[in-house]
Amino acid sequence: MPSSKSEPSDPSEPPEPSEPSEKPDKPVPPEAPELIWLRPERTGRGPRPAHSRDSIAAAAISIADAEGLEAASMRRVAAALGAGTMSLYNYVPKKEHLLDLMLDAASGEYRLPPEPSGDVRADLTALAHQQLAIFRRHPWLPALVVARPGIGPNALRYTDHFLAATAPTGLDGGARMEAMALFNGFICQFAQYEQTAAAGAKWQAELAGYLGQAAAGGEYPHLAQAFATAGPPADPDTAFDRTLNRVISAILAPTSED
Amino acid sequence: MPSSKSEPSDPSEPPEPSEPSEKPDKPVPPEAPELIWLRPERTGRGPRPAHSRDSIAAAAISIADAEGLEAASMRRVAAALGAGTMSLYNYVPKKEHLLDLMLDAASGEYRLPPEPSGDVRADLTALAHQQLAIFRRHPWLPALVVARPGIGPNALRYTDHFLAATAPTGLDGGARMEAMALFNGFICQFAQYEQTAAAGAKWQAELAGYLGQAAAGGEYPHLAQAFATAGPPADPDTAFDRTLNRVISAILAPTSED
DNA sequence: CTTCTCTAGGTACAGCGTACGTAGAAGCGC
DNA sequence: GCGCTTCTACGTACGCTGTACCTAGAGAAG
Repeated sequence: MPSSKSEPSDPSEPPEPSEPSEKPDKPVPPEAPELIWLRPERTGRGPRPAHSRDSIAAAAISIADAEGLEAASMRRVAAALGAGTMSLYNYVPKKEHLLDLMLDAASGEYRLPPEPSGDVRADLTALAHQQLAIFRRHPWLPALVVARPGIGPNALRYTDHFLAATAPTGLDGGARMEAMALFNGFICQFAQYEQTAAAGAKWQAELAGYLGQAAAGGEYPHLAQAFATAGPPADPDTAFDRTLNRVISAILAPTSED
Repeated sequence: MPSSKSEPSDPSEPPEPSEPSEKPDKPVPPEAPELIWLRPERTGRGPRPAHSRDSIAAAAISIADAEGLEAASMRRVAAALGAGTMSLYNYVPKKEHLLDLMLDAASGEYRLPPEPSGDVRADLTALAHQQLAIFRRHPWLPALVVARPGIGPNALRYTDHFLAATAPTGLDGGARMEAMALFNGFICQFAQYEQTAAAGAKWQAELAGYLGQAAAGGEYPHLAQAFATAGPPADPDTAFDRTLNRVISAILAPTSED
């Protein structure tokens, strides 16, 4: 989100008190890191927290799984934990960070082998299947994955595994990161398409009707022809594997300058 | 959005009054279509509407461009049009539909040739560059594209063009639609990555610090190595073209069974 | 003209994220 | 031990959101 919310151009951070003992009347929380993974979960001073990041993420995830991402509000999550709403803000300074926690907790569901097999295509195929399964389990996840970078211990473990698995390609680090983005983008897109497709027969029927009428209208001739040419709807897993193979081939292709 | 908001399982549509003159005390709006493109913009009875879908979309887009997608609230858009908040609901029965309007209006920015050139790679490259330019102009767009199917006259024109441009591949309609999803998914992912990268030096610095410390920790060895192996950050357009070439190759590859 | 349908818009409500302030518990320096 | 500091817990309140519902009134159809 680059321009979103128009953050007041960073209020020119307070001039960094070089001598913290200089004036004790400014308690100075000078730079609480924006990234939640940079804040320690526990500082060791006051009473021990009643909840952990894991349990918070788990509560939020179970709400989102059951009722959708927008049901996982601060109030709902806090209530699920048996805490007051504002207590949650001791753990999660902003809602955004709750999403980060959820994202990373879900990324913890991967079962990654300690070392890749050396067969890039096989490793990536297995990884993609796991990812799709996780996305199907948590329909709100793809939207988060495309929206946020996804840092955090578990996401880094995934990244590390992907980099290891693609090491035999001989691509440099940057190219393999780009390949990962492509790989992820495809899987997210597929999972989200699958969701809207499953969203309801009524909507689906309306869509078909609209497309049919649009196609029949004479505009969109190639769309009409594609509908005519298309075979049976094809089972989702088959379609997934078909395009996945293309994606992996694209990653494996030497430089594809053609 | 499959489970989100738990729509009350479709209230089993009222039994379709076969004789509309039978009982005039039920004015019966029996099935207002959910899809906004299925509703006529103008029915021709009462006073003429003061606004058009185009002007509404334009107002919303200019707000979203300037202040982010979440600034384009019903109130803000209505105010920008000089209308009362609730008047907007005569044009756009739900906020969701406003997003559809914005999405399609933005899709109207493509300048598509009447016929593709026949050179698939060239046509797709040109299309991708246009798409990236549009995404850069409207930072909120990629999120909408991945989230919603994107039907609507202009989006269909895009789809039709893509299908026409990929006709020489010999792929059937379904496969070309999947190819389009892959193509779109990559471009959206790239545009969104680019945005978070541009989001601010502070955040970027924190991220680098965190990644560095994570890499140095000894976990994530491949990540650390990738950072070491990676060359200079590489200009975004170059990176885009590099992966775009891979994507196009994946689409062009005969069946990529390997 | 009457009638019906459409538009415009105000009011109101539930729910959201969260700023702020208070009360009390737990660790540290003396 | 004491007190200081820092943490946690949580209630209240504000401004914002989407939108259900209602009242007027404009204009086409009969």
